[in-house]
Amino acid sequence: MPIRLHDSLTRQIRELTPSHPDGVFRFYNCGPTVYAPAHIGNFRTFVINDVLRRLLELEFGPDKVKHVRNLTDVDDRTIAQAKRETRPLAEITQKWTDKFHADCDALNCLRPHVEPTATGHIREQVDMIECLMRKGNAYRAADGSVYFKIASFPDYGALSRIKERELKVTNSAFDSDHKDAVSDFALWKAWKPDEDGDVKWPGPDDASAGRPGWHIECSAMSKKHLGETIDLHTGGVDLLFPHHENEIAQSECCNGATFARHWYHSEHLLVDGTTMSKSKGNYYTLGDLLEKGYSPMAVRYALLAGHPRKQLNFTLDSLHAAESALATLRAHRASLAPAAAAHDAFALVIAALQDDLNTPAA
RNA sequence: GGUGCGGUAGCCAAGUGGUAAGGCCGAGCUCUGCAAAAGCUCUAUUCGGCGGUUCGAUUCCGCCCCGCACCUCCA
Repeated sequence: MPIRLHDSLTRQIRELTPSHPDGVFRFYNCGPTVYAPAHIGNFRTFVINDVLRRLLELEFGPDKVKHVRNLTDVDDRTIAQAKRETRPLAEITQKWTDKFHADCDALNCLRPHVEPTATGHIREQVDMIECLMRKGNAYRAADGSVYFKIASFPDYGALSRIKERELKVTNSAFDSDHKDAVSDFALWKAWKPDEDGDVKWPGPDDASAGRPGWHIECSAMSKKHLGETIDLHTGGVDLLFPHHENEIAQSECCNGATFARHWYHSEHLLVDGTTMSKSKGNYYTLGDLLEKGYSPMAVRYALLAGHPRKQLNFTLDSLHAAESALATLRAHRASLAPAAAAHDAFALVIAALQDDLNTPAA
């Protein structure tokens, strides 16, 4: 039975299929920015993607799925954090990468097959930016930065259905940048000594030294590890715009090929009915919950308790319920363990997952 | 303002054009017993509101109300 999954671009439930002649399903999942501990909202997305990855392997075969998830290890936030601690950027990002891995392991998430870093792919990103400049989709600004020219890509906005004039209305961040149009976004950011410290690389031809913009990293890394066209691209809903919209623009203009055949976005985890934030005091990390005595698998269970494309309200009560439910499930498993592996019930669980990743039913 | 996702029992949460899965909590019972655990049973005449289509709608259509999210670097 094929896997059917909602596609954010067409807004329809469609079957997942590999497109490459080798039969390997190419799966790209936007990863975390490593400057602080990931919170459980982040992990909801990663746990959902873990279920999806396991399901894909069941469908196509363990060696017929290539799962890539990046690590954003250079951007405004990582640089700011390094500056605050007055330590090298690499030290900060390594620390939080290790923490992220430990949390993923605790939550029983499989490691992706490739976990590329932005700093490890500067060359690829620069190549891509130069390609876009050659083709007229990008331009150098007065300060040496490079911007993507949205007007050069007529299909811009197809994923998020946003119109350019709407962007302009709400855009208030038009500061010292030297863009042609306010909605153009940065591909390469020129070095600013007082903000960036020693973080800089040689830029694209004709541009200043500096660092890549956020969006280009996923375009460059997915191209390197999965090719010009990938079968499935996933992430949280918040990435739909502008991140994924921009990825499409960059990749399709540079490669002249469809970027992703299928898009999937998981909804946010809410805490106490609203989105998580440090200022609201409703910000949980896995460590916070373990300190309260909850088990990692109960957290995983709680994160999967709602439909992935529906906002899920997380509370300590729900975690408590997860812990109890899990105990009951374990008791059942213990009572019928040996013979149950091939049981019909298991097939029902898989069927529910194949139907648009319906984890609650499963 | 624009764009999405939702509103189902005390709480969390599936689902279907033919009369509401499951989990948590709670209650009762059984068996142990100091207690706990475990097992069994019960817990929405009703699916945000109002119209419409229909033999029949929670499920389809329209309008309205409410919540949440995104709208330049947040999974």
